[in-house]
Amino acid sequence: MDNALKARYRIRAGIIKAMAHPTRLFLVEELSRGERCVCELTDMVGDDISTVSKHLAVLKNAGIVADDKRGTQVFYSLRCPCVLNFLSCVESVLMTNAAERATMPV
Amino acid sequence: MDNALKARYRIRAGIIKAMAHPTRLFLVEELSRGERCVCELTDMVGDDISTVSKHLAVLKNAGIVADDKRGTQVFYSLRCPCVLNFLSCVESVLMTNAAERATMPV
DNA sequence: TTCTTATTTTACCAAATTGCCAATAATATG
DNA sequence: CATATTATTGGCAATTTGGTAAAATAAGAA
Repeated sequence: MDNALKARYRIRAGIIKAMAHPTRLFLVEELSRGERCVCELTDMVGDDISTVSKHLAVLKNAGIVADDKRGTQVFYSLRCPCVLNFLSCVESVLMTNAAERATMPV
Repeated sequence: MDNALKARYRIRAGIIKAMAHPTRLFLVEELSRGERCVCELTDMVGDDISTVSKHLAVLKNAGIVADDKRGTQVFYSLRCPCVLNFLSCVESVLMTNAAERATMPV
């Protein structure tokens, strides 16, 4: 694979990687229901606010979410609704896995 | 977030994580065109065969690909064609990013 | 200005990931 | 059987990631 092609895949993998964490996946799913401020998200996640803030920064850096500061609060929102397709595909992989396991020979 | 919910997100993130690597993303895309043996994939990737084999094991473990040994060769194939939706969504995130950058103030 | 709330950044450590080499396993062929 | 081919596994060093506490920033209120 030549370098230009490698770089292409590196960039794309970076976007996927941004979602490849339980907390960030939760954040994406929650934001798919509408914008939320960091403190709301922090309450839901239950981790330290600095941890949640970092996860949001990762998502923002990948271009998956947008932020909007209003007063002392920062509101995050999904920038590309299509990321939910990721989740529905993940569900089909899980269902395929479950089906396979059910018919597995002992 | 309670533990059961956390576990749910961990499992789902695991599937996404399996694709969150440049080489593995390439492998998924290549396999979307049909089954390939490890040596073919190794030639295309250009890394050591042990490295490629390990990447394929990660994808298999997540349930994204299936393997089929025939003689001395092992053929891998995509198990859920929907993973290609991931890729098209990644493209729209990239396009949104590019559009944003183009209209960004200096 | 000083205080308070909301968020981000920095510094640090533990844990996980990557990729290569060497060793091993499985199968085919002479 | 000996040997070659294909692939997987184990071990290891280098790098990256994840999470927290503490410090820094930003905005509004008193």
